[in-house]
Amino acid sequence: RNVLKTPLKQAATSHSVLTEIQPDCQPLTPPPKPKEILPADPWTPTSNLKMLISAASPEIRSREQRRELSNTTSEVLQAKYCLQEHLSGDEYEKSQPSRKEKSLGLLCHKFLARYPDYPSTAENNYICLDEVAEELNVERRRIYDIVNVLESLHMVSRLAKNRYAWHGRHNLAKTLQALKKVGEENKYTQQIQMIKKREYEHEFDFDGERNEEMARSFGSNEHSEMSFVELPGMEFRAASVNSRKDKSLRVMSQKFVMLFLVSTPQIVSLEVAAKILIGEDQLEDLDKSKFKTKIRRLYDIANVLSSLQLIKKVHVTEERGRKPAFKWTGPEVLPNIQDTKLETTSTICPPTISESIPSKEQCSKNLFPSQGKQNFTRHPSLIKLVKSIENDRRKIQSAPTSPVKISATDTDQNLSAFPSKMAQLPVIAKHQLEGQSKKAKEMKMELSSSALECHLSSPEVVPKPEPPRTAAPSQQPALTQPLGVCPPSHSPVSPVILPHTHSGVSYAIYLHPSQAHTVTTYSPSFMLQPLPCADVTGIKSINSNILNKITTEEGDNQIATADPTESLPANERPTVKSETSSQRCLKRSQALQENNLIKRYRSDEESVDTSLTFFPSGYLIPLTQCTHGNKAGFSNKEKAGICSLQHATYSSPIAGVIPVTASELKAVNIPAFQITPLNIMLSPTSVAAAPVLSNSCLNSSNTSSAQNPSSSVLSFTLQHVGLIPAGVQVPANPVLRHMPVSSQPENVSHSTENKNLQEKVSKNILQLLDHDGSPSVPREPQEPQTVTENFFRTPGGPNTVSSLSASSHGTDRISEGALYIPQRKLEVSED
DNA sequence: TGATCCCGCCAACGT
DNA sequence: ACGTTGGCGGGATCA
Repeated sequence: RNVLKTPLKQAATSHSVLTEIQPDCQPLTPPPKPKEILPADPWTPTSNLKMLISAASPEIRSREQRRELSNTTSEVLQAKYCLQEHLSGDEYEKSQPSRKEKSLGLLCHKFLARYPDYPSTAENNYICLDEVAEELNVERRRIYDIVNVLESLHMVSRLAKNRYAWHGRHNLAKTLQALKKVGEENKYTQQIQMIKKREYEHEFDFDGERNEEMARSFGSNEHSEMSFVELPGMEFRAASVNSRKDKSLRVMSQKFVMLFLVSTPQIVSLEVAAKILIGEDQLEDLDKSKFKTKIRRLYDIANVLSSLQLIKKVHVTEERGRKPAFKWTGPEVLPNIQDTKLETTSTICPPTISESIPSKEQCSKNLFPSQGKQNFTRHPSLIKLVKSIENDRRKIQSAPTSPVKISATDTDQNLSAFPSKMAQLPVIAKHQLEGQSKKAKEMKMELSSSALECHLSSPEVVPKPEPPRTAAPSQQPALTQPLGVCPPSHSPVSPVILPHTHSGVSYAIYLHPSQAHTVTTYSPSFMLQPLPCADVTGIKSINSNILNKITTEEGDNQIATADPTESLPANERPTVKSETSSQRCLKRSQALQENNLIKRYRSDEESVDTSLTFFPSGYLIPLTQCTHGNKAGFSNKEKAGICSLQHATYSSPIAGVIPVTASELKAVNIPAFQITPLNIMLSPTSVAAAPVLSNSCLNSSNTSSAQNPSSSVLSFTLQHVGLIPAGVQVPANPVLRHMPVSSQPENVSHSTENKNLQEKVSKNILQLLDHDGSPSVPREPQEPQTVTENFFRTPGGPNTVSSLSASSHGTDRISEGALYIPQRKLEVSED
């Protein structure tokens, strides 16, 4: 509305640049904030183009960003200006914000860049929509698009009016798991088959039979459209949102994701997706317009998912021609096992609410009407309850209306603000690492270095003993604070912190070496290969036809990077450690601080979600350790370091991370098709059966790669428990390691599973420990945890937990028992 | 052209 | 009544 986009953009650009880049400079955001039309990117026009072109290449972007960030604000600004002004004419044209520059995907990237993948604690990470919109120079409407899909993944949750909480990827695994399950329940696989079949046979003609088939396939859920899938912990939050008929985006996004998770070659064409999504709502009437609209939405969603690097655009070539499709590049999702979920669940849920929360299973079931049940998310009563809770929470928090953003005053805001700017560096680094991490070691190196720099630079920030965030609305410097460098000593404030605490970090390190191999091994390039996918599903031939060629648009440029040779696990490993030691301190200290902050928060606030720490892995860990969990600031460094060694280390630096890594790698690199079958076979059952489990080492045996995680996990756990000193790592059985069990890609899958198992086990252990309620443990006894545990029990196989708890008493034995038992649970619990 | 998908109207909701 | 959310689809861009 303001003006013509084109003409204005220049100004906008420059302006935006200012905004984004210079945190300090911005004394105040001018209240009137004229939103400039164009979203100016911090990047140079040139870079923009490049970026745009290689839509996905996060590296570049990150690099750019990094660079810019590193640069003095002034410099950057100047540069921008120069560019802008000089470019006045033709040159500028090119740089002009083309449509692409306004793309949702790009916007989403920017958005994501502001927040850490694994925020230390939810507290800091508040998102003020207005703020974000302003800073990114976009209309709020667009932010909604992003947030909505993020919400569908539980990466954010709505807190209040203009407010969202950023969870990052902590819940991602669980969410995906849940989604997968639901998808399976809905028989999405079959639906997909049907549609494909139909397509092949002919275009959409309405064969009565076809339709019937379709109907049948849909049959179970029929008109049912599942409502928003919630995670146990997340529910309430969602509740607030739930009010409105969450129709599309949110739900649609989930469904879309489900399709990926369910389908064997994890590739979904827009067409199919659209049809299925439509189909659910109303069988048939492929209204053209409707279809079109659906596809539009799917693009929106896909863009965001792409930014999250969960999917990637590809083309499926058939007889007819090539159709746009997307390939899942996100983490592998384990075969759904309820057990897992249960465990997971505990982790997720915010303590407060947890009690009211039905078991996670129930939730999922209720949520998903897959079986033709109703589809309401939760009982109204619950909702009310939730709402009330939320309200309280909100009260506590600020209830600012949208326009608020201006003042840095607000603690929350500060917090939120902080991440965006200060945190960016790390974030960026993270991104790079995560995405196709391998790209260049160089990059990693750079990142790491940059990260270091960041820390160094940041020192200004003094870790003052912060008053509870509420109390201290330090207005000005607020931005900086969050990063606050940690005093070398453990956090002064929180007594809670354990000395070992840092151990978490070390764990991560330990793990890497072994994993490095694994990581190294995989090469992303595979994607390129046109693989005829074998359909696991019933319908055979058809599929093969359908998915003849799969071409990656981008061609995974980065892939080349991944040379197995490059990564030298052995060499690097030591390096890492060494570096770690020095850095570690910092990190730790930081972490500690963060903890403190968090704790304070909690105390201040209601302690709501904060208290729980979530690890990607799903480990339930005492706050102390939680510290590590946040990759946010410093962790990145670690990552960077690690990454250099191994290609991708995504998740948290901690032990929990490790397993994830393996899986993720797998997911990314290996063509899904191949992997899938194996996984299935291996899945929980087999595991359970295996006696191996009792032994931590044994687990690894199955998978070559797997071992590491297991051992690491074990050590991690033990350490936490206090059974073993922090530095010590439980040795993985070397012999087993070497076991050449599977040399092929399958390994990966195995590893994944193992990983999962291990995770579970570890979780169990942790839980057990918790259960014994060893107050002795330094960790804080936080309510949340407690709640969690309870929660845990309830939902989960009732037996399982109890059994565990019973056994849990002798530390050592317990651990063993835990290992063992849990497995069983898995089996049993699984329906 | 078809594939993408930006833009923003305007209705559903919340307060 | 007004602000927040966000469905929806025209039509501009891109390839």
